[in-house]
Amino acid sequence: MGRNNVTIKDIAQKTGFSKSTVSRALCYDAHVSPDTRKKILECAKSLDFQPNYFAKGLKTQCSKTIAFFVPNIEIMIYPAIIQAMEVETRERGYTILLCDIQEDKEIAKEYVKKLKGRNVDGFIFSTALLNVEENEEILEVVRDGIPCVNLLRTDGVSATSVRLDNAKGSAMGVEYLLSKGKRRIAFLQGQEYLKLYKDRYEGYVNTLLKHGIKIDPDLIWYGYRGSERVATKIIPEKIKSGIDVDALFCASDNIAVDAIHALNEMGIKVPQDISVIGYDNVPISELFIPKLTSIGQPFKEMGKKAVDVLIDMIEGKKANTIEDYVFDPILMVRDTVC
Amino acid sequence: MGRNNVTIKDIAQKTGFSKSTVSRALCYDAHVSPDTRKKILECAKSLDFQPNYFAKGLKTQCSKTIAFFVPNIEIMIYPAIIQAMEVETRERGYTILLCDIQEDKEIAKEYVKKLKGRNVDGFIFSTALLNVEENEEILEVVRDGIPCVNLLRTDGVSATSVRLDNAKGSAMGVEYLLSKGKRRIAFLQGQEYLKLYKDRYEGYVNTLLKHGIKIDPDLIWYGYRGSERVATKIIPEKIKSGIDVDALFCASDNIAVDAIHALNEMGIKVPQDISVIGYDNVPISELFIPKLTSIGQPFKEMGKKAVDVLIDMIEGKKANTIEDYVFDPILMVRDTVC
DNA sequence: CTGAAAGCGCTTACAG
DNA sequence: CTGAAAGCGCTTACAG
Repeated sequence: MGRNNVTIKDIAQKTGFSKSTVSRALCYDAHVSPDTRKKILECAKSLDFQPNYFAKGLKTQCSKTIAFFVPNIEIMIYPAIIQAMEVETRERGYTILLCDIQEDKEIAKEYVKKLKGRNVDGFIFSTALLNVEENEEILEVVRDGIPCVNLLRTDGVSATSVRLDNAKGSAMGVEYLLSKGKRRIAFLQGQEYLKLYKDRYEGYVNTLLKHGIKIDPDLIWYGYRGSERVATKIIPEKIKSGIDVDALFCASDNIAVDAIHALNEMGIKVPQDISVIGYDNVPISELFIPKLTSIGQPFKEMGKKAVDVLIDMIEGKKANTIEDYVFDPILMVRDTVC
Repeated sequence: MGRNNVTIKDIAQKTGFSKSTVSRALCYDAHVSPDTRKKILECAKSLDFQPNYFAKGLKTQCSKTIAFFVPNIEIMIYPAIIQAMEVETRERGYTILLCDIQEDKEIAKEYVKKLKGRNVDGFIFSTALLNVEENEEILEVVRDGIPCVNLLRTDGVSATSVRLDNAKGSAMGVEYLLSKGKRRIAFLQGQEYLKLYKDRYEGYVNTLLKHGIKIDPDLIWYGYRGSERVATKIIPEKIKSGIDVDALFCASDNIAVDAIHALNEMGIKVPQDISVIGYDNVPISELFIPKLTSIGQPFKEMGKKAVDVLIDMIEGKKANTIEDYVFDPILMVRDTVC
């Protein structure tokens, strides 16, 4: 039986140096002769020495751990992000702790408390709601002066953001639909408590106005009521009411999938009768039949960026000020627009 | 600025007791009077005391942390499992560390080394390959006597398993197809290096034999070659070669999705011309059009079970012996079989 | 039931 | 460049 219990004391005895010198050699402290260092490193290697995490943490008060708060890991955008974050975190010598808060602020607050007790070095949140005051878990971390980044979901003010240019994505989608001759483009809005949907909506409005098309209130629909998915109910109602529509701009792929199911039910063909465009480019958009045209986010790069910015802040390479890192959306042309 | 730096020393000073007594009171040690305990707990609460994780770990050598190794978090079965595991882990007072090894044994071994240095209390692996000798990361943990569970992917011998009765799932699928009058059921095999696919294949074979149907080698196809998805290539080849087939039993939903795309391309209707059944019941099977008939796994219960068994082992409530916890599959009848 | 003291395995001023 | 010593914040035998 045996975890590895080699300590610096063992190395000190084997090499004849003091624990102090061994510690300095292993931490690449400058004040140790090359010869001494070499002997100590060799000995450490031969004994398969692993420094005791707790002892180190107790002295330094650094855990080399960061936390990532996701609203719900079953949301299909997160796995790719998590993977990219994990690779980057590992390469920079840290460990990432995944916290699924299940859209519940109480769980988030509980986690923050627990993790502060573990001296987590920094936090990445993807849990910010539109109203800052509701983001208690983030505000608490910021108040404590612990480095912190908002990824994707942000309120724009509590901390540094790493996010998509959501309005631009809507502009790209609407421009594309216009280029295909669509003029009656309904907008299916997402959860209203998220800023990114506000931005997507504004992008839709401004792009139409820019092209001299008036906003028709009859074409502003909702894919969600609160956190409930309602597109499959709303769409038949709207269409049966006789509203003229030739395209659906959905604020998320979830809504687009619901929309296509609803249209299918009604015998309306996508894209021949009505074009549909989604947002986020989740993995299923490529597997879906017909393959879903969507506005993509560079998830992997954004995840990597969030980790890099955070660790730079932790290590003092970046000031702990509030920045806004904005990424460009990508139009994924597939089969639901014609 | 300030993380919470309240220590037992502060509580000792405020209450007038010694650090020893404070520690005993907080740890619910028996030998402390109710009155003393009450005062100490109140004081701790008023100061929002959080015990220092490192100091505690340094003494106890327990981290209250377990690790979960996933082959690749982008595989769509994992988010639901992770969520269930996380809830259970949290409720039992532990933290879970997610390790995405990206199907790379080197990353797995690196992680094990790192996590042993962090005194992780136990491991849950979903990374076991069919051949035990290849599961070095698991064997190392077992050799060290650290509690360990194999979830879903198991080799059946290295450690306790929490898994599906994969053969039974195949039996259910094949029985269902037979009940619908199908007699030419092709089997599309998954990654051959995973035991669960071996079991699924055997379930298919045995069920046909049980019904007096001979196994036709012409109907044993492959959805994967190594780790490469080849169903979209294989299926047209097989069908164009004139093999008579009325149903595809796919060893995973991934394969089923590929299969339906391939059949679509060829103008073959599902389920009217050929029925298709998948395995795993991943989230997209319900979103897909047509909705995919599949063999489901009780992922949430299995995740919870793996955590419970592991923590019981860690806490000495269960012996560290090799057990086999087997869960029943569920036939999800949807729209791809008629 | 309570306290003084040792010790877990590191790091880091302080000397030399 | 190297060593002796203190200390991080807990827990836990050992006394009383």
